[in-house]
Amino acid sequence: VEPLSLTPTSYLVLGLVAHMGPVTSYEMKQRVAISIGYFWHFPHSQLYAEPSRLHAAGLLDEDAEEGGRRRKRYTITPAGRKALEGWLSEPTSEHTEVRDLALLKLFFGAMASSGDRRRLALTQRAAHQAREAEYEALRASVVGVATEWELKTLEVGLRFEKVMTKFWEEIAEE
Amino acid sequence: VEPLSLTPTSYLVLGLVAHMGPVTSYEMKQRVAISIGYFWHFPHSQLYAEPSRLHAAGLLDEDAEEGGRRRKRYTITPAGRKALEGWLSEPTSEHTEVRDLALLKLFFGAMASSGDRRRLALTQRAAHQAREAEYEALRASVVGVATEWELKTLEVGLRFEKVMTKFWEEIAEE
DNA sequence: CGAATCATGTAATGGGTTACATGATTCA
DNA sequence: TGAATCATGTAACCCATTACATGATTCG
Repeated sequence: VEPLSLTPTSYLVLGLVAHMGPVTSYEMKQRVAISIGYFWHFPHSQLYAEPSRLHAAGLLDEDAEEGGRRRKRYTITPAGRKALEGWLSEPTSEHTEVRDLALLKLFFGAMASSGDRRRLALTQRAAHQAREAEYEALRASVVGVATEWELKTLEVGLRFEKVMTKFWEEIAEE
Repeated sequence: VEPLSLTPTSYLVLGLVAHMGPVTSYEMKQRVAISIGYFWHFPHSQLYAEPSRLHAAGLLDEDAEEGGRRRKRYTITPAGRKALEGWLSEPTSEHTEVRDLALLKLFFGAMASSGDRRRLALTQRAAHQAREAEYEALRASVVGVATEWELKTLEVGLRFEKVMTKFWEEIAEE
């Protein structure tokens, strides 16, 4: 049981295990894919690797299935719950990272042609609009299942996509 | 001159060198700190390491100062410019990553106390509001110096902060 | 002239990304 | 009963992050 510094991925896994009960990495992967993963991508390999680390640190219990797929199912330990609750109870003022390749390209827009910029803007407008539609569909499908707070998070996604769609539309018109 | 896969950091550096002319890592660091770095953080160590890689790849020229600080000044090569222009001319549909610890906490809000959520929301509202003010000040100070497209990028930041401020305010009221 | 801060890097560690790989299920 | 896809990982490499470190400047 070694101490370790907990990363955002750690807390994601801790939170998922605490919320979902005994789960496998695959189940976490699926959950992430239709929720937080939309705007913060976590590759599935991490959802396999991170629980191992947390288990080594004593924050998760690991229960390996005998026979068949021999998959591993994780449960949170009291120490894990304590770590999670401590983290949840402590507000962050850490700033949001918005990593967007398209914005980086626009930032250097002075070195691109106006045709390039226009194509970029059109592509982005379409992408953000499509994403917005996905969110609407997702919301309709999980309302009643998801927690109030999961829905709030989704709401942020929706508002963000609306803003971005509008922004790129303006750039395209220019 | 080895080939290598170019990361976002690579393009950031290529773009900065192309745009700023012969520059040192420190100068890039300063420029980043008051522009794109606000929403996509690039630690200064990368602005020292990445130019070396790009130089090894033949995309940048490196000119080491004799005596004094012996600092290195970088210039883009024709190959570098070609790589940059190719990248700029190709629209991305890659999706935006929004990495926000506070949203991750809210996502697991069902496991926090209402006091915790409220404190989180208040902290976030203040942080986003402050950031918005910084952007306003920044805009006032660079208008006329920055390119049109750099200002547009800043504009996205402003709109984003407005949305987030409003969002957390609603959560706090709840 | 000493202290603080600016300027300029390097070192080390590990998490994250990308690929690879293979055993179960499903389904046409 | 194959082929496709689902499910479940492991491997390897490297970038990114966090520290550490030290020579210039500035300034009280």
